[in-house]
Amino acid sequence: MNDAVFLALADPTRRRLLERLATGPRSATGLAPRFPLTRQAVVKHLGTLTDAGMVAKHRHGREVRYQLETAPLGEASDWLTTLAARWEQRLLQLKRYVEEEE
Amino acid sequence: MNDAVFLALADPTRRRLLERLATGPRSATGLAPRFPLTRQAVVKHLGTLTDAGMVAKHRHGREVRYQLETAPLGEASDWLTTLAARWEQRLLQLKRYVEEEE
DNA sequence: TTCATGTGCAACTAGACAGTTGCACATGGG
DNA sequence: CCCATGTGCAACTGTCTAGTTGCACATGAA
Repeated sequence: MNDAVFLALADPTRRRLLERLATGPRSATGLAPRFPLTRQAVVKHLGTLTDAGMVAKHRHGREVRYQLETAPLGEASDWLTTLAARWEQRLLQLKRYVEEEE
Repeated sequence: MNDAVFLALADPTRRRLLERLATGPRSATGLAPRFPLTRQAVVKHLGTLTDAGMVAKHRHGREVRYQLETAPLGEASDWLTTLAARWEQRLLQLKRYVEEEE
């Protein structure tokens, strides 16, 4: 699994940014007032999200709009469910084994 | 969403620990040799995983076995898919709107 | 062209975190 | 009982990262 994705998701501010972007593309300057941060800090967070492939930059006149990219989210989600599934299946086999013994 | 879960998932070593634990419960001492780390470092990682509720400790004689707990994994996965779904739906509505214009 | 608005880059600081070492405590088998 | 094995706690270090400030550059409208 891609390190950058989970690393980017670790920060609560970045997760809030993703939630905000899920409602539509925004510029860093447009995003910043909603957060107790400087624009620069927001830009940095958007940078790491971009590097992780979860956000795409699109120049629009003199402003840059950041747009959500869902592919990495899906991959991360898959990794989690697969992991859980492996363990659940093992539990199931164990249960079957125990029942067989009786 | 619970901060601790995504924070715990951010570290690649911890993700590898989870993968290992998905194949069955292990003790810290049993886990350590598979990693380029001291037992103490592994214990620390297991500690943060435990705090995040992704792992449960069970004393077994004189050793402590760590067991995978899937609930937080499911919640994290849900958060991701919901986020992606919101954005996808917005795209869909936008597409419909454009098609209506024609 | 001129100015307001938006963006980009760089240096600096404080705090968090991974990993280590060292040692003390607990427990089960011979 | 005695010792090997496993665990728990604490202090210390280096590194990474979030956030800030300050300033320079770009661009669109009047």
